[in-house]
Amino acid sequence: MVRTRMPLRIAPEAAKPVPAGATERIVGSITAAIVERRLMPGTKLSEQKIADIFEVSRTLVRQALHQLSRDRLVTLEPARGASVAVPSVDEARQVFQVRAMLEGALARQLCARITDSQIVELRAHLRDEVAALSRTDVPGRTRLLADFHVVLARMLGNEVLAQLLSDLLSRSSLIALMYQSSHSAAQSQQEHVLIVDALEKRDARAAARLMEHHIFAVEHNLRLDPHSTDLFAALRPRG
Amino acid sequence: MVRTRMPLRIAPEAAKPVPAGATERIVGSITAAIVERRLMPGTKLSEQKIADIFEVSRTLVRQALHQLSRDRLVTLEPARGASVAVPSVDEARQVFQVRAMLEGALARQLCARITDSQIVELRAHLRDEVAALSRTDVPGRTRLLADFHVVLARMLGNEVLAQLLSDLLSRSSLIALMYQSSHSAAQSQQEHVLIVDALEKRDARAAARLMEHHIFAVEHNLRLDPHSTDLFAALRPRG
DNA sequence: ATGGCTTAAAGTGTATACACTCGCGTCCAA
DNA sequence: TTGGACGCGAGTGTATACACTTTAAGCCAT
Repeated sequence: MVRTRMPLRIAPEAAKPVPAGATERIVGSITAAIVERRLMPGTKLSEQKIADIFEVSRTLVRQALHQLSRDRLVTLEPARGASVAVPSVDEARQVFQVRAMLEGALARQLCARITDSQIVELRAHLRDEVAALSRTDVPGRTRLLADFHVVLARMLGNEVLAQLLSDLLSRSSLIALMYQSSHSAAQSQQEHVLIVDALEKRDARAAARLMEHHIFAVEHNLRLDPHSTDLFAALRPRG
Repeated sequence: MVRTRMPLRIAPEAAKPVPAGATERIVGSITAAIVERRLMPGTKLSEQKIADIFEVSRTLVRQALHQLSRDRLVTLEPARGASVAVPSVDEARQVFQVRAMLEGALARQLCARITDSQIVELRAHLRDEVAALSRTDVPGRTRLLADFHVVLARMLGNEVLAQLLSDLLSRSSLIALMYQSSHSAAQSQQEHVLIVDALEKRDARAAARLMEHHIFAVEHNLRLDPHSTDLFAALRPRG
């Protein structure tokens, strides 16, 4: 691609959320595409094609793909290139186990320090979830249901935890779409309500228990039995 | 650097532990250098200098530095390059809080499923720790004391957890050396013994409590009071 | 027809070249 | 002497070039 360089803005950042690094933009776009089910697991991600789409060189695309591989959203095979990750059943179980451990503790700790205004904020979030459900806005509801967990982490004032959880939730989304969760979004939303109720009552034990149940409910509604898995792995087409 | 290409082995991998990716080798070396205190926080990491040292191009060095920045071991400032991370006090507290949450749950779960042979394995690890202590082998003992926690994660059979914990431990090492922990290695080792004792008795409550206390003990022995911190940040020389 | 060898096309891995920014020293003017 | 503008050097950001590997198609021999 031979094109004259853009004026390269010196002006302060525009209103856009991510005008910053070009690499970040690519990472964000691909992440969104995966989580919103526009890129199925196993899909090959050719560097040149992506470079053409974003109108950048392969260099930036490579950087983006490497970052994504650290998030385990894409798999990098030496000399074979990148493809959307195909999480194994074991990995799925492990991710949910870690989430249960982390978020159970999160719920417990949060009871001790959550403020009334934060409860109000959570109620607002729950309303947004319901709205997205009624609009059958699939990408939006997926994002909101995941954000609920990140919001809780932020309320602990722990950015490290929020970041960690954010990564785990991306992986969870990928797993959920791979193994066709039968756990309806509506059920998730109702479980979120119960969790907030417990938080409001500052009932640490109940909050932790509900959170762990919520996560296990999602996990147990995945089709993680060996049979379907083997079929999927065996028959998965390369393209 | 202009040098003729090496024959580029086609033969199977040699005995070396990491002949794989050249990038991985650089990441590993820099990580080790940071954790073993040969690179102090704030040290500038010039791409060209590193490239010369490893005899590769800047391309690979850049990849390595990007990976390291995701582990939060190095900081990347736009157009300013990379430097060894200088974790803030807040970040330090958050890392230890997350570790307490994660490892408390880990200890609890482990009590339910740990086998006798795993206990034996842990005892062996404890012996190695003692040996490193008596030899005053600083890098070795640092690594072993951290590995203890990763070994526990592996015993749960959860590679995701082990990986997460491994990252957090690297960051902990950096924090510990920055804020000059007065928590002696010997004390850590003794606390490890207590934890294994509790695991052997399958006393989940005690194991979790001891683990959380162990982590908080390390944290509280850091010089995290605002005074010394401000001084450090303010006076930190650039070189 | 089929299996294996040859070879071309496509794509990844690494290095290098070029464009741009930042920091610092220098020089001039007040 | 001091403040500021200029310019140079060092170093990062991105693109492109080249080397190597894989994949797959084509061809020949069986």
